[in-house]
Amino acid sequence: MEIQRPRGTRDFLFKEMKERKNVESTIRQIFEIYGYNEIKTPIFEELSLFTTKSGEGIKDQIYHFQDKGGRDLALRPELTAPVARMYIKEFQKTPKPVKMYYFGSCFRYERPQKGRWRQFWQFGCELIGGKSPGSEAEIITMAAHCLEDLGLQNFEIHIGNLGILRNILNDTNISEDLQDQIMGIIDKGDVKELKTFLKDIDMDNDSKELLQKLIEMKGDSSIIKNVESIINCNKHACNALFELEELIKSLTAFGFSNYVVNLGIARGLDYYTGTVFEIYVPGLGAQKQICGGGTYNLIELFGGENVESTGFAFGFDRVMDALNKQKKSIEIEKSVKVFVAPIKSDMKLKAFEIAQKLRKKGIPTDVDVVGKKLKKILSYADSMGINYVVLVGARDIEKGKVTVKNMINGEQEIIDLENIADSIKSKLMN
RNA sequence: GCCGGGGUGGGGUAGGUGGUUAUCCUACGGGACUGUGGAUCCCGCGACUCGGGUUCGAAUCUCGGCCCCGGCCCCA
Repeated sequence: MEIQRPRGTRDFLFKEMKERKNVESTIRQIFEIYGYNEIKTPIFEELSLFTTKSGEGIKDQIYHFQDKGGRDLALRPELTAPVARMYIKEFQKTPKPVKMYYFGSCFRYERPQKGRWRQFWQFGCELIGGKSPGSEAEIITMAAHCLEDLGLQNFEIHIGNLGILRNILNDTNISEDLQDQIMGIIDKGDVKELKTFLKDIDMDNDSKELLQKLIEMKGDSSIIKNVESIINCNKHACNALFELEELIKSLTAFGFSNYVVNLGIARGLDYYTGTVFEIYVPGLGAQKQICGGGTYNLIELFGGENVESTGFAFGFDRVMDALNKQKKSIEIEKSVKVFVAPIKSDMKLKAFEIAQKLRKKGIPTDVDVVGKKLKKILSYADSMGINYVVLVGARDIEKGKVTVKNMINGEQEIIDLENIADSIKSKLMN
């Protein structure tokens, strides 16, 4: 019986793996340019780390188990909680802000569909202990920088601030439960549903109207002025709006302007405190969101000091989907460029010798180790995209020479064995 | 968790009113050729997703599982 791959998981073959590595290293480079350092946390954690953050209900959506010592453990479904946990133990007494990034796989027990897997990768960062419009602006700019360098087209960065909605809702004296429900509807962006929902709720009409207007507030920075005039009755909401204004000034200074102000972003989670942002790529269906982030207070929830953290995470697999959809192919380099082939089997050992000489000089080289015939070797080299084949034959070797065949145009050249590495290196340069 | 469409050699297809499945390309193995041979030609290899049911007989009909694709719910 054939053993299958677990549901919702993937094998990555050579080509795909190279593309993923390319994208990974691009993002990594940008993060480091902005002063972030990489960290890595375990694949599994105590189950309570995640239930504390997201509630007992989360158990339905994660892989959890007991180990042989009876500990309740879980495969991590995300990375912000592990990072917060690590911060409390390792970084509380480190000069602030602490800037870190991570890349790793996470696991969720959900029904797989397009852009959603049971094992998936997140590439994210945190700036801990330095909440300010400036750090938020820097982080958003960095996210955009990554996507630009990857050559992604048409991505939309939506920026909002939860403080505005939260404060308006707080002033209406409705229950927290109701507030959460309303936030959920607003996050969906469903104007009609919001209208119907508000109808049956005991709330003053001014606030109802305000909420309905805000959900549709979307556009460039000029809409802030409009919002200001709408909410002038609410002091706390105005403070949040001021934060947003400051953020936009900083973004301008960082030279980033390609954003959408969107006050309908709600990211229903309690621990988000102010600025939130999401990045969408049109054409990816229901999974169009490739990145989410904002400022939140998670550290205190886990028993640390009251320190706020700003961060975001790319859904790495969705970034790959978006790139693949837009580009015909992501540039990848063939790793092996030279193949050493004995013309007859009597030259087999000589071929090993020559191949190793090239490898020691840093030239990516393959050699026939299985005893294939020349015809097969050439065909194999051709299919592998090899640039040059070194033909090792007794006649040439007697004179201290080998034949180098250019696989693209078929031209051949007899060169000295003595300085073969240099000759091939200079050929590869051209 | 819910709804719909699927699963045929390693990859790509046809067949579907039950009766030895088949085909082309490709991949793989072997051969002709053996110091210019990446070509060509020949030979070979290899599959009906799994399990139960109906039947003399199931790739085909039926039920269930697994997996894939799309959508809903959800998305920390």
